[in-house]
Amino acid sequence: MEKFKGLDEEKQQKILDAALLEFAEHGYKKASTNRIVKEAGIGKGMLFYYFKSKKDLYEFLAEYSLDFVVEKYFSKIDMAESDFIERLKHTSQLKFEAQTENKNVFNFLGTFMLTADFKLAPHIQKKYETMQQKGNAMLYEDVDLSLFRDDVDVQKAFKLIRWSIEGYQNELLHKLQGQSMASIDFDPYWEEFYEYLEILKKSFYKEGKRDQ
Amino acid sequence: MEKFKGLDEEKQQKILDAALLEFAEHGYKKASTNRIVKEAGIGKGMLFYYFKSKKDLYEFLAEYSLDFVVEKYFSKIDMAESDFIERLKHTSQLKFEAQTENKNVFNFLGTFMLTADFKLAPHIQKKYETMQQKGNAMLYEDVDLSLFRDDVDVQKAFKLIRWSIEGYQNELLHKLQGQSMASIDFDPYWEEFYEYLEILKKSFYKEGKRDQ
DNA sequence: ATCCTATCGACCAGGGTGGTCAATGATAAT
DNA sequence: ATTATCATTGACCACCCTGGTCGATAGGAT
Repeated sequence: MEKFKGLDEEKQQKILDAALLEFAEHGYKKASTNRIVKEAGIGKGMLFYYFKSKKDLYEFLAEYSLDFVVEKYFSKIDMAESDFIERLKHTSQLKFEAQTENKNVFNFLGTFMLTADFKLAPHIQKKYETMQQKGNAMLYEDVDLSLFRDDVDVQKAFKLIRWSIEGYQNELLHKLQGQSMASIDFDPYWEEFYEYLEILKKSFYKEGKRDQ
Repeated sequence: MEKFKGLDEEKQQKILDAALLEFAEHGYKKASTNRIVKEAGIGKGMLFYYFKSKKDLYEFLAEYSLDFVVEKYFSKIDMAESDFIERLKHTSQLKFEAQTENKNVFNFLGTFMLTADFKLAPHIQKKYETMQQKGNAMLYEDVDLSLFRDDVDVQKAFKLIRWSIEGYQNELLHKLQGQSMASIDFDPYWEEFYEYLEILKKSFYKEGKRDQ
């Protein structure tokens, strides 16, 4: 594993990408080290020279991915923004940027824990749990509740707004499926997204508070 | 395949359940006929006595599932209900009932088409497409648009409401993961669901139209 | 010339694959 | 009682893929 970290950045990334993709698509058990080395363009032996086993590789990827998400996404969330929807708005942008920088990390983390049929090293397990916990807190902490209508349960409004945003993102993902990220002009989609956010404000915020 | 249809209902269902589950969990290619026969409690030979090949079995399941969903779900949707949210409400109940009757069909259809690495028989392909198309139309046709606020795009409101409902259902599914369906008292969850629907009405419908 | 390290891919035993088929049991027809 | 038909089984097949090993290299440094 120290051997792996001595590689040039580019080769490291190619191997990580291949492995993340393979695990994301097939889960831990059915992922194939043969496909990984082929995709990464290295000899079979090297993978087990860098990582002592498939499980070792998997745990390395887990820790790598968790660190990546914390550094490139979580740490950048602006907790000073007290408008819930505005916070989600710029959070979505951060997530998009992080995803553009390394798509596979997010795919991997999506299936991670669901497909690992062994117990992860405790420090990784813990890292994962605290990440989930903190991530949730960062969305809801210090939100200005006075913006919300008085006649709806704010906790429920939170959830409805999040589900709406996730729904939009999923639909967009599905619609753009197959196209290469680089070839897409995302501006119109961001515009559309903002329109949805405006509707959410109209719907869940007090009348007087709607336009800043 | 005519051989299969001559079986007693119970045995048929056991085989179908085993197969649907296996394909839903592993996709077409990585699904194992060995696991299917073990789960179904029949000898290996019988599966290929009833269905001439794995592919044959898969296509039978596809058609069976599509027919099931049409008969037990789509055909029961009440198009006379012009209140969009009310229609979604009773549609959710129908879907829940159909899912309770045969959970695996829905899981199978969720992965179906994504994992089949061959081209399906054209009549099945067509059946699938018309189902998707009709299913969508049945949600939006003859909806009373006058219920909605004038200051939001109704099409976008449709989508936000659907995403919200899907979000709730997904969260519930995730929360109840692992518990046996039969052991759960769903009444409180329906109550909670209705509360969310009331909030959606408050948010997306005109002031005057909110309560019945 | 001697080490050290990086790299490859043929190779391994083990396990799983979809599918077949001879054997057997069961049921009905003669 | 005998034969014919059908239902059912699981051992078996050739094949493929698995995670992991290891001897053979090559190249650079000493």
